[in-house]
Amino acid sequence: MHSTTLAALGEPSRLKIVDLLRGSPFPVGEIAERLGIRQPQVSKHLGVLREAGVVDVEPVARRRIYHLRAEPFEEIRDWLDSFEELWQTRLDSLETVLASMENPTQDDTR
Amino acid sequence: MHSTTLAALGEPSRLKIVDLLRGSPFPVGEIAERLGIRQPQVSKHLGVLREAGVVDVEPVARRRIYHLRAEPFEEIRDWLDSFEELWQTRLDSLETVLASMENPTQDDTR
DNA sequence: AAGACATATTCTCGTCAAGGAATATATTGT
DNA sequence: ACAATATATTCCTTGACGAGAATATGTCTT
Repeated sequence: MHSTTLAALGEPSRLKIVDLLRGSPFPVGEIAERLGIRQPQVSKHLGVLREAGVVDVEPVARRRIYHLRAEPFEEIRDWLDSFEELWQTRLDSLETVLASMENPTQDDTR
Repeated sequence: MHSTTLAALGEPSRLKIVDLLRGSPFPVGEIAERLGIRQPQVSKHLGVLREAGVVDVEPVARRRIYHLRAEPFEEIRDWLDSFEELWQTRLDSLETVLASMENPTQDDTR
């Protein structure tokens, strides 16, 4: 899991853009209009998102339709999946770890 | 979905910390040691992660054991879930949208 | 209580990123 | 080709962030 993807999503305006594109692809102007962000900033944010592989462009007439790409989200999902196995283990492992945490010469009768 | 969580994870060192804690809780010093990051920076990063609700602390003796919290990850997962339904629809919806995208007076015989 | 150990905090500096405004660069439709 | 429209880019300023170094704040242990 690279931090680049998460960093791209970790900016309020960009997250809004992604949430908008979640519903349907949109051209730059309409994204700007719907979110109340000026067009240049939208272009910049889309640039970041594109470099991070989060979105892709499809030119249609004189506009550029931006849409989400599935890969980065699948990657995040896979990453999260590698956690899931551990949550149950974690619940008691925490106490286990707390107890066994390098208290070699110590006896717990405190 | 708030960008705060993603922003917290969108930093290389912090992501490494999270990946380490994925395996097991650890005290600050050991995190620093294992990742080769100086203790003060680790403390700072842990502070950010804690404020974002990604980790929590458990004082044990004179150290502070940091461990992951499940909630933020579940939140991300839920967010991703709201996408999944759309991926299949998206595949053809893209073309659909591209075609029907405000080309009212246009006929596609180009 | 003192000393040792673990962690947090402060300060400074350099860098990077974001917003605003203006402008450049297409690309289209007539 | 021209005017219009859509998007990208540049320049600037400002604020936030991260690393480094030094130091402060705890908190056991004896």
